[in-house]
Amino acid sequence: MTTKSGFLAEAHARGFVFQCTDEAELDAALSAGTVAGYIGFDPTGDSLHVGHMVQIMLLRLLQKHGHKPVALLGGGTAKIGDPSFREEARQLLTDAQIAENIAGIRRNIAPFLRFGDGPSDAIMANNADWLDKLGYIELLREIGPHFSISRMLSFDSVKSRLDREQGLTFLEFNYSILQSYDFRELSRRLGVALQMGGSDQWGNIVSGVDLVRRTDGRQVFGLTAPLITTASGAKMGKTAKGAVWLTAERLSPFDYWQFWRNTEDADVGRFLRLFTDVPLEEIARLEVLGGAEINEAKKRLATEATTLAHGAEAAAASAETARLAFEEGAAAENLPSVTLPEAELAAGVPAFALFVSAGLAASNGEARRLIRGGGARLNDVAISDEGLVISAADLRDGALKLSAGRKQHRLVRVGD
RNA sequence: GGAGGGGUGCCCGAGUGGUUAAAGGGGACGGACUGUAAAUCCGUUGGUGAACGCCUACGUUGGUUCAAAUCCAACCCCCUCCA
Repeated sequence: MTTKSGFLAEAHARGFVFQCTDEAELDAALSAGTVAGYIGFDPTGDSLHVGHMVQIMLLRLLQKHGHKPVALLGGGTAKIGDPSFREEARQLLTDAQIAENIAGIRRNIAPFLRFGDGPSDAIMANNADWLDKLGYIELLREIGPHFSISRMLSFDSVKSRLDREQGLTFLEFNYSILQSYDFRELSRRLGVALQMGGSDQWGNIVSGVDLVRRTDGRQVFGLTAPLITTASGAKMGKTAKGAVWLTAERLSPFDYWQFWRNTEDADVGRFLRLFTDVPLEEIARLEVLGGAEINEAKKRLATEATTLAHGAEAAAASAETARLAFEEGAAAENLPSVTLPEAELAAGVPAFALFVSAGLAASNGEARRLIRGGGARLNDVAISDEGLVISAADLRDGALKLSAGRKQHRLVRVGD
């Protein structure tokens, strides 16, 4: 079909669309006026990570085209846990943890959207506002008749879990019912007519669309984005130190920049389309770069993506730090750094211990192995002696540069 | 409630009394090659220690034994079928 609405057209062009419930009608609605669309975020952690970026960028794209993005925080559903495709039941969270997580996620999303009271300004909602006081009997009577067990069992998200003989508790099974209830609640309260999400949410989303139609007679829509993997098939977002967090305290802007810089060649174009605002024509020019030139496109990707999450200043600083560190081999000022008490350094610190306190190794043993394997460097010189003691004599311009492998660098500064 | 099956390291999975910090694979990390890429090849992959070692680890607790992931008991959890 040919889409008329700017949002759908660009969503397709950038690779955001996997499935849609009724694309023709959705397109018509989007063309006719402002549409409010939402995506839910589970507050299961205090920071989102790159795995959530597709969803965030979808909301951003929606707003770009004059529609209203709604970020729904699952303060209520987090008490249950989404079982979709999950290998095992989630741990249940306490109210205090959930509140803390919501605050962190708010901060993650904030830079990507314009919030306010205008017609296309973004808003955040928390489903605890309605789920917490929901009565069980009331829910059963009102919603229960509209859900078919056999139908729910047929959803891939549920089936895969049962097929693997991993069981599914009633508690988890109810998650999709509450998610449907959320959709209806947002439809009633805010006129939300579209729910988006990852492809793993398809079943839950379709259930919500059905519920709203059956109980309110209103047509609402569902749109899912594909699961993003790297060209070599790995799940995206894993790095040496775990998930690629959006929170600067958990992952420095420099490391965030580095994550994008290290994108596989084959993914550069796709990622530029999904994770930056770079115009499509420009991306088309960038992605055809061959050989080492593709690195310019990767730098652009890294800087654009970091700008969105951490601001232009942090992005530029990261780019410059990377340039100094990788292209000139210098100990750039802005490398992630740790501070070491002067007295400790004066007394001499074993190299392996310093790697641990710099966060480059998880244990002394790991640091030793790193040294033994030839991957540890001090001031860009490989450390060959496992028992090497580092002292004030090793300072260069008042700091030490530690490297684990070619990519991970830390500056150790001296303080009190 | 009954019958049967199962819970092993980051994950999958082998192991059914000592030679087991536990095969194999995946993942991850390091090295080589490169372009801070992919693919490939090599190495490493519980903690502590310079080291013989010591400590911790095979759902939990207790027991048998010179010796237990392996045998026994109780308990917890998961799965399948029956009620």
